[in-house]
Amino acid sequence: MENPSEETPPRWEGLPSRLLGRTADHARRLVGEAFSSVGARGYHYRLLATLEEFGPASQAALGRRSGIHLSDMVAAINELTERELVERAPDPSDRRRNIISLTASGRRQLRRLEKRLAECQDQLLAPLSPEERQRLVELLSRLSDHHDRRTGTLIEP
Amino acid sequence: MENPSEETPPRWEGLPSRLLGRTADHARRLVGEAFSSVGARGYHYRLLATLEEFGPASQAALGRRSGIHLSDMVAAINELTERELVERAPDPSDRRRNIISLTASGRRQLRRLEKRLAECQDQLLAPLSPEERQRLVELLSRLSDHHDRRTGTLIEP
DNA sequence: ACCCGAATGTTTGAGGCACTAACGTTTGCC
DNA sequence: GGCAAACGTTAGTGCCTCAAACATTCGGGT
Repeated sequence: MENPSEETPPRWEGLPSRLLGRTADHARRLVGEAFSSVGARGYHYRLLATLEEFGPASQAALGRRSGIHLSDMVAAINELTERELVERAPDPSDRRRNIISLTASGRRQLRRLEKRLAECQDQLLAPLSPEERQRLVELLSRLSDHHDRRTGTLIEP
Repeated sequence: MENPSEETPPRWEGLPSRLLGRTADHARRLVGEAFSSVGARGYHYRLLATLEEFGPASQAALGRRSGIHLSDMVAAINELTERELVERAPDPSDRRRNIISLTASGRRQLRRLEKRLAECQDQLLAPLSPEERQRLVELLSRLSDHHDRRTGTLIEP
């Protein structure tokens, strides 16, 4: 959205959904650029971080934990194995499964991404005071949680 | 992101950029469903609303005002003309231009979309009190503006 | 011991939004 | 008159999310 700004912005720019979208796009761009400067993208960070936090896991489990669709796991894991940030090994006790685990350079890459990501948070929230940042996070958490509950976990018989 | 929720969420879910992304995705989904139930999508609403607010305009001007990339105008306008919500007429005084204008049913569709959109804002902000909603909007506006200024309007010689 | 349902990994495809690059036409200004 | 700029158009990329179909494998119940 590289709007060369001409005249006054339309009314609908003030709608919460729109503000949320615009701000999220800014954040996505910041993070996207930071990640792509080291050959990564959002999914890569999520997977590496989830692997480090929970340890090796099957692709399906990893996908559930990191909120990535099963269909997108294959490509993402392929990209990570190409870069040797992750290893894909068959599970001897269950031949359906691949066990994904972090490599040493995967862990190093994760450190890099975390660093870049932290810098992004600061750029993103630059205009806000510490208290304001905290309040924003709190409000967003409430919204996010609320809508998670009414979509995510609905596994009825 | 239809995460069937398994175990505890990863740490990175609490990062501002991520919360923003998740919440924006929820909002996008809400609005997307509301719009698609009447055969529209985000670009359509933006264009119709901008047309009503500023009047007929060329595709380029319309694109700048609505924040839609020139390259995406063609398809979007095509979709709107197919549905007869908009008219594309050559500008007699400048043969490069098409003048886009709202039709009567375009205006009716806009009313529908606005109604649905308002309902979405309410669902989106459901867990927040009126004061909290206002504070959220204020914080997001500050962030959005700040990042607009440092990307959007940089047209140097 | 067997069968059937469930889980797993995979491929293919889709959609929305944003953006880049290239091209031919037309304008407007110098 | 010539040249830069604007306009519309096409084609293609990227990211993130999701749906549908498939073959393999596991596991629980009978």
